[in-house]
Amino acid sequence: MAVCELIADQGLDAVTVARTAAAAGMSVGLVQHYFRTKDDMLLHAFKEVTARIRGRADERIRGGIRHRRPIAEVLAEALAEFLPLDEARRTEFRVTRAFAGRALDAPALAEVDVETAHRLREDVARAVHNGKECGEVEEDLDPWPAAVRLTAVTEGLAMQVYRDAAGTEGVPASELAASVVAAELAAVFTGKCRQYAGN
Amino acid sequence: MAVCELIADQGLDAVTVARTAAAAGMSVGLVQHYFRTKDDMLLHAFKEVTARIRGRADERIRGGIRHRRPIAEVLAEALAEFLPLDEARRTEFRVTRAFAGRALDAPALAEVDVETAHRLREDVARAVHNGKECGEVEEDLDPWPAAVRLTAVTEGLAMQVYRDAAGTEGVPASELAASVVAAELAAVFTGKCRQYAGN
DNA sequence: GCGATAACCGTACGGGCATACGGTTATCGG
DNA sequence: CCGATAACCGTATGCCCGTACGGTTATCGC
Repeated sequence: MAVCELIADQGLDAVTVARTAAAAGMSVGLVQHYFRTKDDMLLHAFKEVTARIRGRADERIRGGIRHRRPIAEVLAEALAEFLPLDEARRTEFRVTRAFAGRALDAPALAEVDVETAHRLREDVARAVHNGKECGEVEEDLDPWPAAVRLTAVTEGLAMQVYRDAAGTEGVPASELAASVVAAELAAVFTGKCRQYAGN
Repeated sequence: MAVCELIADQGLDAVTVARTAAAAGMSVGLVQHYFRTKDDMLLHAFKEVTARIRGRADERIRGGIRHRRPIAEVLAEALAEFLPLDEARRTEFRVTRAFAGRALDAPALAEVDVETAHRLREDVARAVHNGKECGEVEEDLDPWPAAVRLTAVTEGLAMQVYRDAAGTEGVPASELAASVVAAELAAVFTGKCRQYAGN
């Protein structure tokens, strides 16, 4: 959607229906035809970008399951979808962050924000739980705190990576990010998947 | 400052010079007397709230040093200042998050944001480094990745705690937060401080 | 006492924005 | 062919906001 591009390189408060219409090559009247109000439009955009990111992560997980790859590895890739490691993801990050800021006082936006976060945590928790069945995870480990921890580092790292790209770059955080996530995963997935022990 | 209260319970875009003046019990002209432009006013407010939080964390660290308490313990308290665990911190969190959202396209705000984050990371890194001298930290551990990791979880946890307070509460994340931070610290501060081994 | 500087006020202006509205063209089922 | 529904346009209106500006009162060094 054109809204996202506008947000990405001009900021959320630079978004006006007129400008959005122009960016999308249509008239003000037409965007009114599709969205009754500006907030509707923004909400739709937020849901869209959110769904896209989540879709990619989901796909990686599904693909991993299909090919029976080690869960820790798949999870690392899925979580990396949330880090602004290239231009595309950086753009998405800016959009979601902008919305997150506004969500502080816009219940509709807040709802998709918390639901997204909640779903991700559930998925990670499920992945950890599944890890027990194939021996990657210690049998008596509680998946929920582990999921909280993993999603928290991911979210925190995302912001650090983003900030470092704009500020003084000593040791780029983007390089560290991968190893930090790996370390965190290693603390949870302590065993090797039995099915692949020999490969 | 009155701006922060306004932001905290009405949102950043509800902040207008007129409203701010009213909230502070003064006239529009007077706030103009103190801040040449609205952006100046906001920047000032951002710096202020940022400095306040940081000040508390600093104080805890200094106090810890004075009383020679275990670094891991002190660090846990300092990092907790960034989590929205009570109304005061929750308010501050909302304000900083709102500004962070706008900072995406306001260089002046962005600078404050990255500098704050950077300083915190440096402090944590220094604390980890100091931990080596008294035996709490393994001698060959690199403080920088550890600091990145610790600040990342803290930041990520902050958002999860905030969100959970608004959404469906299964197991409140605020309870988990402390243990997650503790776990993370335990992974870095693996030894006991020699000076206190006997107490 | 007196100039100057700071604290302080109210209003007017110019601009930008969301939204409402009335109208025109296409699409298409029957 | 025709009615209706959807796609589509441009403008007008009403509101709110940031800022400029001219003016008034206090504070205080000298």
